[in-house]
Amino acid sequence: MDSLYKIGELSKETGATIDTIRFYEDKGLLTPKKRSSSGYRYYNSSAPHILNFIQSAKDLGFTLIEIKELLEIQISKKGKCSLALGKIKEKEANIDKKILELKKIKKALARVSEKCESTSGESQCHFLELLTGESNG
Amino acid sequence: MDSLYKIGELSKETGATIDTIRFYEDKGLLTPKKRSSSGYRYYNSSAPHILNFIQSAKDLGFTLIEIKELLEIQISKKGKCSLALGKIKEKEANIDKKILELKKIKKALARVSEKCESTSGESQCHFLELLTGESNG
DNA sequence: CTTGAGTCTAGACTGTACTCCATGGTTTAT
DNA sequence: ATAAACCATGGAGTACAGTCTAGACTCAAG
Repeated sequence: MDSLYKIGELSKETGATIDTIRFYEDKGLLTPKKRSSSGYRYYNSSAPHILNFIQSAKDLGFTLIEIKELLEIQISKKGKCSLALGKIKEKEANIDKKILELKKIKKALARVSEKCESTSGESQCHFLELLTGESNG
Repeated sequence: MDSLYKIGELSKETGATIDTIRFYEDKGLLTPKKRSSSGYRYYNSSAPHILNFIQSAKDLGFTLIEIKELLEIQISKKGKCSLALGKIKEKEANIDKKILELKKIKKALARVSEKCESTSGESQCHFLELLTGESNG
C-alpha cells in the first residue's frame, strides 16, 4: 500500500543530501522504515514530511535536539501525552515569544520600506531605532 | 550626556560574556563607542540593545552575517535605504514565512495540549500528523 | 555476467559560534 | 604603593551540524 524508496530518491525529493539524512538518523530524528538484508535503507511516505519539518524548524532556530523532542511528541490511545503537559505549554509559550520577536522585526523592516519608498527626506535613522520605536521621521 | 561603560559592565547587564562581546566586535556586529589610550573598550547605551537584538535574532535562526546585515540597515537624511529595497522586501517575505511556520507548529502543539487535557481517549497520533492536519481524534 | 550507478560503514574534515587559556598591561581601593 | 580586580591580545579548544573521502558491497540494465 505504501511503496518504499531508497535514500537517493528521498534525497532527490527533499533536497537533503544523503549524508545529511544518515546524519539525522544517527541523531535519532529519522529512522528508515526498514533495512534490506544487505543493509540498504528503505523509507516510507512520511520521511519527506519529517525532513521538510526538520528543515523548517532549523530555519526557526530550533536545534536538532529540540526538533527530535518535537517529533517524539505523540498522544497514546488513552489520550496521554508522551511529554509532560507543562513542557508542551512551555514550548507553546516559547513559540509565542518567537512570533512576537519576528513581528517586531517585520514591523521595523516595513517602516524601512515605507520610508525608502516615499522618499520624503529628512528621516535619517537606523534599523535598531526603528526596531525599538524611537524613529525620528 | 551619555555615560560610557566598560566591557565587564556591559557583560553583566546583558548576560553576554566578555569573550562573546569581543567575538561580535571581530565579526563587525558591535563596535565600542571609543577606546581609551590603553585600549579599553567603552560602550554607550545602545550597546545593550544591540546585544539583546543579536540574542533574539539568533534564537530566531538568523546567522551572525544576517544579523549584521539587519543592523546595517539605515535610512539616510535624504530618505535613501542603505540596502536595496528589493533586498529589504525579500527579508520581509522571509520573516512572514517564518511566522507562518511557527504558527503551524504552535497550532499542532495547541492540539496536543487540548487532547491531553481532555483525556477523552481514542485519539492516538503523532506530532507530525497534528502538524499536517491528518489527526484521527 | 559485467559494468556503472547506487549504497554501506567508519572516520577525517569544515564552518559557525563561541569558550577558554596564557601572558601581560591598567585601574581602583586601601 | 601595592594588591585585587579588570581589561587587552593571540591562539588553542569545543559543540553543533553537517560534508567529504576511502574502500567495499549491491543492484539494475544491457
